[in-house]
Amino acid sequence: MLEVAPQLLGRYLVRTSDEGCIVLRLTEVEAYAGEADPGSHAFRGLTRRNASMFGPPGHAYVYFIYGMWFSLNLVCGAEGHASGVLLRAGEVITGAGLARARRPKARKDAELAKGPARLATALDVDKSLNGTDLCGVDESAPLRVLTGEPVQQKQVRSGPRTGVGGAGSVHPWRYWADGDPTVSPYRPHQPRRRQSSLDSDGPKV
DNA sequence: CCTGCGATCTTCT
DNA sequence: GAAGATCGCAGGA
Repeated sequence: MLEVAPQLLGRYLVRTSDEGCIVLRLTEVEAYAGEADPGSHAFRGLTRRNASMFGPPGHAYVYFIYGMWFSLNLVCGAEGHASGVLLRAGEVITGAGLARARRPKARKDAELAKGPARLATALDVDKSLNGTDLCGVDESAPLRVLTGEPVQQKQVRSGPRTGVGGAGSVHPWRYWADGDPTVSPYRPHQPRRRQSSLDSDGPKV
């Protein structure tokens, strides 16, 4: 949540699988503050998809979005409170070769995990990791959050959350490391255009 | 460099 | 039926 989110910048996210190991230094995160936050998946209460957000802190909330992509959150609220931090971007410290094999279209190493879905793709994060403990005692867990070299407070910038509109956009709950090339570009909220002309006057023949 | 748009799961109306 | 915590491609400058 809000106290925790900026402190995650600079921490290491370690993904271990039989393919190898990737260490990611977090450079961009977004806080989601539970049932009272209109931008949060938990705003309308518990569903099957967001259930792990209501679980114990330190665990993963992985969700599927836009029919194609996964995104990874760290649950931060006490059990039942549904707060979380979306891990949006990071710098690949080790394992760039493996990350590139999973993201062959990245033009530069800085793009390997530049954005939530890219981060999940580079680290091979999918729903099988939903609800798993990222901070527990099991050091062999496939996904872990570890203490790294923290980003200095004065290097932390904040602003509105990406793609969050309406009442949820008033809070500057996106945090990033100033000047870091792995931070994703900011995109304001834009409702998708209606596809009206296709079926407005009957089925096509 | 930039802009527009298609991909199609999950949830809510 | 519609929108969403997005990305990559096509096309133009």
